[in-house]
Amino acid sequence: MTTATLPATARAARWFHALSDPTRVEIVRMLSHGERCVCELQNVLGAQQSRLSFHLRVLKESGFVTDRKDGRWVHYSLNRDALDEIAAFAAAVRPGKHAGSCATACCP
Amino acid sequence: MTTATLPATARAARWFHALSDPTRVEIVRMLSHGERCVCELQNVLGAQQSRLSFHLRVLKESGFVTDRKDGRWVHYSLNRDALDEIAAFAAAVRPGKHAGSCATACCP
DNA sequence: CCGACCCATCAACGTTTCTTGATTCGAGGA
DNA sequence: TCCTCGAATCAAGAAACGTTGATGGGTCGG
Repeated sequence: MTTATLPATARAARWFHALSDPTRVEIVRMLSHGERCVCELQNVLGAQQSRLSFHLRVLKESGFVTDRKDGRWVHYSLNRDALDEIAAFAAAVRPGKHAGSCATACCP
Repeated sequence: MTTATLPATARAARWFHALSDPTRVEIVRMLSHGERCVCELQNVLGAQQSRLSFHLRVLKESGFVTDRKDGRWVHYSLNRDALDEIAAFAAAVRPGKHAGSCATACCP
């Protein structure tokens, strides 16, 4: 929600920050296989419950994952739109297309 | 160099960490237009010289930029391989392809 | 040689982030 | 109802991060 009104560069920084931690990268990797509940992540990653909860919140607030309540379990899954936006950023800043334009040379 | 021997997930986390700061995202944006020296970045971004030096070092150590000395100037440019690797990561973890496999269900 | 210039590095400081353990909350089962 | 279980939240501490100002090291022009 808050991300909607942020300038593009701050939004991008937020996305990348969400993936800047090894634990969160692992979570994303696991979720790429499908939905997982916290206890599954806990078993596989060997991490404390409250630690995972912290990282899942970061991922959720940045829009990378969504949660679904089912009884006393909460299942997390990846939001592919966020991944697409990251790929789009990488493609947009990839040099080649508009190289040479926007020159602001101060040094010869 | 150090990144070469790191496990894949730690490497990915490093890449994303490098882009987790708005200033660094701006730098990458500028460099996507071509080579820039520090003084140009300084003028456009309105940042202190030592601040830029710090961020450029982070980008350089993570493999996103390379530097080229030319007299007393140092020109920075983007390394497109790093951007490609990021895009590859986003594509690899994108759910759909291998969804359903690797199930480790602990909850019904 | 001397000064000006571009850039990297350093120490110091405040801020943010991450981890840990304890507590709390809600949903079920006995 | 009471107890258990999955998960979120909180407080406290350690560690990493980013900014600032000062210093140092090359490189060029005079």
